[in-house]
Amino acid sequence: MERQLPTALLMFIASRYAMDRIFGVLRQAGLEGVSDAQMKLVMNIDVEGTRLSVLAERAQIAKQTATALVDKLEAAGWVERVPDPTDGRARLVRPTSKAAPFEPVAHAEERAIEAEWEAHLGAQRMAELRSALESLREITDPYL
Amino acid sequence: MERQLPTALLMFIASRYAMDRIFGVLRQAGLEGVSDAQMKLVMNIDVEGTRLSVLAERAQIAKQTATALVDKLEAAGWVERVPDPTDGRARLVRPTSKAAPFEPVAHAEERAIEAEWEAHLGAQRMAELRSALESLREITDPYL
DNA sequence: TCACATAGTCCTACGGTCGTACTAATATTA
DNA sequence: TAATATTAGTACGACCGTAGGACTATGTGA
Repeated sequence: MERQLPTALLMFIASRYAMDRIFGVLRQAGLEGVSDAQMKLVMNIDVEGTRLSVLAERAQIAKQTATALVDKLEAAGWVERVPDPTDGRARLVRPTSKAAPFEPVAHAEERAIEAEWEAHLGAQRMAELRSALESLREITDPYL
Repeated sequence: MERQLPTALLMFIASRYAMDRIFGVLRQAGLEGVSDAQMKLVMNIDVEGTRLSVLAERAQIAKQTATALVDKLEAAGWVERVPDPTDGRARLVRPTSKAAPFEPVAHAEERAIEAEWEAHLGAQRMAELRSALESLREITDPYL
């Protein structure tokens, strides 16, 4: 008999599974040398580019940490820093054309996982799960 | 309008929130000098003690990493290593009496979070959420 | 103008992580 | 029983992630 796990831990288990799978297919697709921390940061970049401080906030890490991660990603050619036209102090971190092919790969795996979960739970329970999680986000997401 | 976040990311957000809160109250209660990584490891220790390799597997880290974390926890007096009576090679990692008072603190906060979530969602949706997560665990938990 | 806030970086220190290699104890099998 | 393989845990070393403090450059507002 299994002990009753906290709801938050159950969420953690499932989310870790999904991230491991997505990072796995990205590496198989050729994204080698990119660490998990770097991937998590990249996931927060918008297509038009995102400021470093915003990335740091979204990933819940210090600006210095984000700087270090972006340094490595930039050296490897996955992202580039361009001036922010709206603020001379800021720069936008943007994925390069070298990184572009991996975005659909990540999204496809993401959809595949959701499809498997829906197949396991049924459409109705999956929809309720999503709805409940979105509702919980209102009281748990620090950027909302 | 917010972009549609993946289900797994929604889970990650909520679970991170819960962990941050639990670790926060533990530190306020006097658990200082214990890092997040150390806390995550301690959370996996059973009351009667747990083998290091089991801890490593549960936390999804290498044995050497677990050794290093337990070393620090032991040096600080939070856990102790005792021989495993059933296997001369193994040792059981066990919380010390110094650590005991913090267990109820963690559980109380855990219950408080779940109560808040239930208040936000309603009893029925919360129950459905738990049920769906437990079901997903069957296909996402590497130790099940 | 001048004080202040903000974006990002540099330097430095430390903790977490794991590959490789090892010892000690147990399990297996000839 | 003796030889072999497996397993639990550790030691060492290299690297990454992380953040505190201090700094430069730019923007903001009285």
